[in-house]
Amino acid sequence: MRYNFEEIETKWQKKWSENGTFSIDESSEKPKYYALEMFPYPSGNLHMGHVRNYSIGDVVARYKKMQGYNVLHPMGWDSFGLPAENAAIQHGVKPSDWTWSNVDNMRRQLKRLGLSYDWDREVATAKPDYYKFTQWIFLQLYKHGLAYKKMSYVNWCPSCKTVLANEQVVGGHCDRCKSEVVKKELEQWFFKITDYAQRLLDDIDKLSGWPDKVKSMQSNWIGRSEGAEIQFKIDGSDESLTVYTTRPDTIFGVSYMVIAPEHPIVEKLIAGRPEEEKCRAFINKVQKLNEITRSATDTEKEGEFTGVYVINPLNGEKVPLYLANYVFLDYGTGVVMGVPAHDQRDYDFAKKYNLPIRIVIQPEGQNMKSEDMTAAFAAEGIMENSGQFDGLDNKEAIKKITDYVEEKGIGKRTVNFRLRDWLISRQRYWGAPIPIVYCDKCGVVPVPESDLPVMLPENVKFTGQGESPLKECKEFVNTTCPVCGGHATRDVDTMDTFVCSSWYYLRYCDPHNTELPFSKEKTDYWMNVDQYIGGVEHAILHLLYARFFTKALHDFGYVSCDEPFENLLTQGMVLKDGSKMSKSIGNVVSPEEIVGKYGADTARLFILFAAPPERDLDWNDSAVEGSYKFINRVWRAVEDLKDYMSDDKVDAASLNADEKKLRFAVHSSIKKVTEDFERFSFNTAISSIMEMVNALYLYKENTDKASYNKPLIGETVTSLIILLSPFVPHVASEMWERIGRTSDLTSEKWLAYDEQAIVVSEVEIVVQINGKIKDKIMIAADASAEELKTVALENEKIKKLTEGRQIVKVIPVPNKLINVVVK
RNA sequence: GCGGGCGUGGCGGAAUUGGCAGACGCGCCGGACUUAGGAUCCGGUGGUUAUACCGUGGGGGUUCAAGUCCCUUCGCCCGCACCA
Repeated sequence: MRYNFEEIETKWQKKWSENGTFSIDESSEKPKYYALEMFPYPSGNLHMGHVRNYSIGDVVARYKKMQGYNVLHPMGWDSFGLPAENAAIQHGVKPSDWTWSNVDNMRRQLKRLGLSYDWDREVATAKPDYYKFTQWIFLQLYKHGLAYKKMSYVNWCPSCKTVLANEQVVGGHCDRCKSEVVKKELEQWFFKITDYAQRLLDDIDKLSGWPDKVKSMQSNWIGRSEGAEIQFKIDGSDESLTVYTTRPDTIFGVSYMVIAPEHPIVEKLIAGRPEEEKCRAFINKVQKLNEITRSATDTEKEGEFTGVYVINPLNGEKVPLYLANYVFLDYGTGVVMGVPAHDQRDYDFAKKYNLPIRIVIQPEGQNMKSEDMTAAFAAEGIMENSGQFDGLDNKEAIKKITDYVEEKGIGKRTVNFRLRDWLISRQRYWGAPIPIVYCDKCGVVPVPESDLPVMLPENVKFTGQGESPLKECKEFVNTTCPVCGGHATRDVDTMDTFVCSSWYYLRYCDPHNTELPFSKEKTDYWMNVDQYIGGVEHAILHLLYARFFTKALHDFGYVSCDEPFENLLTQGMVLKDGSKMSKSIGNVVSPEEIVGKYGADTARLFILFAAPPERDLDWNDSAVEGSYKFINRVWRAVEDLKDYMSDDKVDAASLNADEKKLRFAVHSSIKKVTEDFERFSFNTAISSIMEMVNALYLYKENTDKASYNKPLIGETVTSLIILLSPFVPHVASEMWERIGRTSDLTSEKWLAYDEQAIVVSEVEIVVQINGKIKDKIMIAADASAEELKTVALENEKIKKLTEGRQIVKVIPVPNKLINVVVK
């Protein structure tokens, strides 16, 4: 006998929707719980990664609801983005049509999984009622000086024909289309996330509910480094160059200086010198190098002498200034001191150009000679050749030399971050337009809030050629200046989609607000997100941007919280045959196929049972079958027993041995499942329910129908259905109905276990000699340590094995074991 | 190079606080039922030269006791990386 999943699942999905089972009542007295899964990009179809993500979230939301929380569990669409536009170019469909039909399809697929969303709160970032407020937030950032425009060398993807954020460049390639990224000088909008670098770093400590991995990735990305800026006078000039170094202790070992070829001062320095021509050739050569080669560790260090010398402020030495391909303009000051003895890069460079190598830090107790060196010595040691600082521990010297430099006014302590400002302009159509106009008279003018949204025009052409299609749309571009009423043009760029997704969790709190992105009252009630769930691929990008937005909005006074996500769960990937499901490998298992074959409950159960959520999960067809069989096994048991149930209280005192065993299994399982929910250990929760079902079958096997204990069966079956309900809500609801319950299972109270039911009178004790198991004995559960000892020493086996040996000590561990130590 | 993680049967995994390694499931083997079984129910299943011994990547240590703690080493995965 098998249950009809198709019929049952459709039936309950319809009921939940008609009854508004998952609609939220904000006036509820219950404590709130905000369960959130990362919203999907509407690419067309759900994949298994989505099923996993949303199954985990759904189980959490349903469990919390049954525990008595007022649960916010929303869903929406990260619906702006490049694929929509590519579809327009390739197939001539409008990006909006493509997007909304994908949304419709994926919404249907999500509903088919029976997820407990409040669909009345659905948001879509590409809808004017949403992007109106993305633009509003842009204006707030602009007002507070956190949005600014500047000319800069930016990452440009020639294939996507747009600039990319640093975070979207992976190994020198476009994160999306994998094309090689080139540098291009453009005027672009930036968000000043660097203003928040220190706070974003410090507050990582507050994120106790986040995985260490994500925290360390963010902290590496922010990349704080402490050091000093020190000025070196240019020989024969009043000007000086400022270097950034984390190793001021090596300053007496400086034998040359290097500067980034793009550095603005280079032009002036080399003008008119005999070296000018060679330098220009070198600059050209470096600029032609692509980003990957330029920044690869194994690229040979090359340079060109500028003809300029600088003076070491500590020892007055004159050292040559080189242009070099391994120095970057956008980190530190773009000028670096060359210390070949104590930095591997400088060592390689010095070897190539025959520059002196002077040791200034000696490994303790050694007398290393520079002629003998084969690599730089970068470790700690004792200072030498460093004038007044000789003999100091080099760590101490860092402090002393920096103090000295600060006293003399030739430098200062500084902190550098690897984090760059967030470039948000995209030369693309399908995004939120940047709410800025350029007036012939007034210059850069923000669009007044009352004029929002700046609507994305529909009548544009997609050729795939040239720049943004918005640029060609005259009705969009030409406008009037909100200040003087004169002619003005709109900014034709749109915002990075990560801007849209940086605040959607706030919108869910108040999704229908037409005046503001959200009211403070609503976010005060719902925020923070209690549990956020999504892929680890967002560990840096999305999660850092969202933290930044929350902090900025907090500072502007719009939200009270300054971190958005209390707890974070990063789920693993879904693999097939050891590799990520992908069309090119041909190992994709489609959710629709699985749901069609086994139903949504089986898909959910398998995906939660096969691996812990944070680990990668290898798809296994026969194990899916196994999950399906398990549901059927439960179904058959309930069908068999539903006429032998009673609601009467179990009379615990009069249970026979088999009944006690069953009741023990039921209550241990309630305990275990509840504990496992708290640590997201769904796989072990399910295995514990399986044990309970096995115990039920054993009871059936050993008991005549006529002797069934009806109250016990009643308790067992109702508990089983409740425990299973977060995982397999449809079939659980159906069974609930078939055992005659009329209440709504999804709001049934979660179970508490009976302490007495899991108390055992006798326990099995392991008896060890020197830690090796020799025997197992049954003993009263409340036996004292002394009793344990006595019983163990009187044990026949132990007596025999310890005969003629000296018993050194006996270690009793109540309820567990007893270890006899012999010599 | 820096940072994070992982390594347990044929496979997915369990062991939460140092206390019986391998729960639960897949697969496989056997039994029952059956015209039949790829259904269902029941049982078995780490290895071996098997009353015992060996087993959580390898080596060492701490401990009465180690998958778990410490040191060391190997392998794999992820993130960052000529960042001064």
